[in-house]
Amino acid sequence: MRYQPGHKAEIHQKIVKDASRRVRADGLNGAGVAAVMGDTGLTHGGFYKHFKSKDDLLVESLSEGFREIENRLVQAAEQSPPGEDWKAIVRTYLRPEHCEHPDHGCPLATLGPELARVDKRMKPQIVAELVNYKSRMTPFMPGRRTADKERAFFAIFSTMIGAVEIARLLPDLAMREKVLASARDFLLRSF
Amino acid sequence: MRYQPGHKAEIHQKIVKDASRRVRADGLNGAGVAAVMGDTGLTHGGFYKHFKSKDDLLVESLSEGFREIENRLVQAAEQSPPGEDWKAIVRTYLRPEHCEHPDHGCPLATLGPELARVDKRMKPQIVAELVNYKSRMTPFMPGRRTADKERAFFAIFSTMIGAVEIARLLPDLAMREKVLASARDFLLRSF
DNA sequence: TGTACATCAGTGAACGCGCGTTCACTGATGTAC
DNA sequence: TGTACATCAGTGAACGCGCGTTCACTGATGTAC
Repeated sequence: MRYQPGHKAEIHQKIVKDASRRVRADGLNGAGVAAVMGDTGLTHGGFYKHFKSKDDLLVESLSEGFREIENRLVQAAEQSPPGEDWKAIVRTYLRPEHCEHPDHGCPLATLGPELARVDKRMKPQIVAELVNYKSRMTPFMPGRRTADKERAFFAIFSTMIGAVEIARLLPDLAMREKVLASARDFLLRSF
Repeated sequence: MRYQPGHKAEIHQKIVKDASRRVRADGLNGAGVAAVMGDTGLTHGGFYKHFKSKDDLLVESLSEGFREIENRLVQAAEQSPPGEDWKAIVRTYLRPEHCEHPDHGCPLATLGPELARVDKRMKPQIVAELVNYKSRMTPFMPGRRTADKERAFFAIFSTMIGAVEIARLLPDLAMREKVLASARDFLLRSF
């Protein structure tokens, strides 16, 4: 069977999106080639027509995950009056829906420590994602000078990532929301 | 060869400590039975004389990791004047040495999201560790009422865990220390 | 005191399973003549 | 217009490897008689 021009690129993107969900839901080792291809409706054999290796897929799916959350946060910030933009980011990030759906959420909160342990080949690409994340968020951060905004980025995102992670450890929804609320209230009154 | 009475218990504890280091250094999937037994100076075959399963070892080694960091933080807090105790905890947790040595550090910062994905059998024991962590730290947290101290625990530990995780993603020591300093300064001036 | 047997932490080969990767093959469509 | 061949995304069996787990065996020491 011959396919439409552009078909291969579409399938490629679909695999990346499916992998991105699985990686965030189940971790770097949880997104097996066969499982991801199954999600896409294919069999594992065709995988290497699309990717040089599984690590290549991982890198692409991480990129996808970062872009998703960044876009959502940027959108929230841009819809807010200046000075309130960072608050919109905090409120969006610390929403219960974000906590309840890791597979569509921030890769840092879902994979943080695992990303620190990837092998040397992937590392630079991970670092690049983090740097990109920072530069997309920094403009909205509180503070006058760029250095202040950068420090605010680290402080605010540290708190948000940690809060979502801790919340996700808890089996009770009310407790999870309590953790998120503690972090949110803390951040909103501290800058 | 017959061994001294107490020998088996000693070896058991040594395996747990070695596994605790490896789990924190390499993740839940990084501490293989053969590797851990090798660390202890034994071969993999003898493992099941000490543990019912690898999951049992994981639970015990997580406990060990939590106890280590808790003890260190409690000690730091107790050596400080009241009202300054939580600051000692923050300074201790956010020290560069903690960031540079995950294998001796807080399991939450090293394994956070992975712990949220463990299977149902292990989950209650993870939750119990977190609850225990919280109750050992809460007395030192800022705030008048217990509820305030609890909220402070969540906010402060979220920030610290997230900061160590983000720092550990960065390849440059100076950048790592900058992230830790941002979180530390933020916390110390915010309560 | 000496002999036979029981104990039990530790050994190392082997098994089953999952996973990433390879490869010969399929089959519908496009192209050459 | 028709025939032969090339293309290439996708298939499914197979391979190698690592890992958790099992098991028959070892060998030094303790115990029974």
